[in-house]
Amino acid sequence: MREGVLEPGALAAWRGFLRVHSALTKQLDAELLASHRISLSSYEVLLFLADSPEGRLRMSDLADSVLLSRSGLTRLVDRLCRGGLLERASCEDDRRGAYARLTDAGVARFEAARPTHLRGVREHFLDHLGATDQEALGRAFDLVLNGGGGDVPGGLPKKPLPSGTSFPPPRAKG
Amino acid sequence: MREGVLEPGALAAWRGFLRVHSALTKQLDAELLASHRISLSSYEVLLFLADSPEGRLRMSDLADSVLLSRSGLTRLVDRLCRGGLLERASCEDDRRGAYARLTDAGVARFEAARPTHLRGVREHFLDHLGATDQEALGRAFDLVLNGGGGDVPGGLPKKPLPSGTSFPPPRAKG
DNA sequence: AAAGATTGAAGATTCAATCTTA
DNA sequence: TAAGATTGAATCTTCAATCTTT
Repeated sequence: MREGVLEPGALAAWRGFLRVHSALTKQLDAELLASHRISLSSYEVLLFLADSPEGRLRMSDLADSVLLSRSGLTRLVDRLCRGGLLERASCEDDRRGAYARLTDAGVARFEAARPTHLRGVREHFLDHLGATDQEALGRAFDLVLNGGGGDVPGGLPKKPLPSGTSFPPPRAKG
Repeated sequence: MREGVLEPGALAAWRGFLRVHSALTKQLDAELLASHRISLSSYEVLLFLADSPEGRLRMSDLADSVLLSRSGLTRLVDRLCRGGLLERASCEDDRRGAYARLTDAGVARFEAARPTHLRGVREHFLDHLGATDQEALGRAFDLVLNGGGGDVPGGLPKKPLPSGTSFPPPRAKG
């Protein structure tokens, strides 16, 4: 091994990974758009906010959670504010900071969309795997992210060149 | 189960999948860009062409291979032609069709980039998994794509949602 | 009419530069 | 000086419409 090609098993894992991600995210995005007029990216923003105390997070923390650059998140939050699902709030203790916060409409939209999304994740992904396979995947992804399992000690960089990649996402600062 | 949240194992598999994909593709893209001035998407185009007889493929076949829309591929091939790595050729037997074909420069660029890419895929992904885990992943992804393994018979659609059957009907994007 | 491919217009995401505050 | 956030410009991708050929 280690010449110009991947071994069959390695190739199947790598190409399968790419194909599943593409098909799955397109499908879940389309389902959310069709049923609730919300993209998968937007859903993830609502999800992390809904899981946060008072339904709000600092922009940077939110950007790290949803795997978007800072500027990318700024634009997405702009759109969600325009749509009435979020509002911005200033930070009392650090005036450089800004919060994105769920509105009542945002909470309602999230609650409505959540069953659709969960059904999609189960139907198109989890239900095809036994509990054992799910455990195996979770462990494998953890190894890839945090290092270990093979010849190489370190995992994927937290900021590959500029992107945040740890799971679970770092907690907001008090 | 089956209420409002995923079980821990399922959650780890799903979120891990998203995080690994994001971190991994950003990292591989950055490495190819830095070492060979070529994006991951462009690399994949060169890869599929290099694997084809005479180094050429129909635009549609290429689009399906690299997980891009038809128009998206048209634009990418435009850029690669401008960069001298590809050229277009007409289809003798079906004059609606068009080929994208590797130039000598395209072959050279691909050969130069390939070791970088393979090293990246191994270092950041495969090397963290044992051969057993790689097999497990490959099998799991195959189940997800082609159906099976769980409660649900069908796999992921090749093309997402043609269905206009949704409630409420789509209108604006979130 | 349907299939292969391209184009115009619009949307989403990022980098680099900028502004404000710490 | 650095950190949090936003903006302008550029890039990439897609959808819908279009053109050509079958």
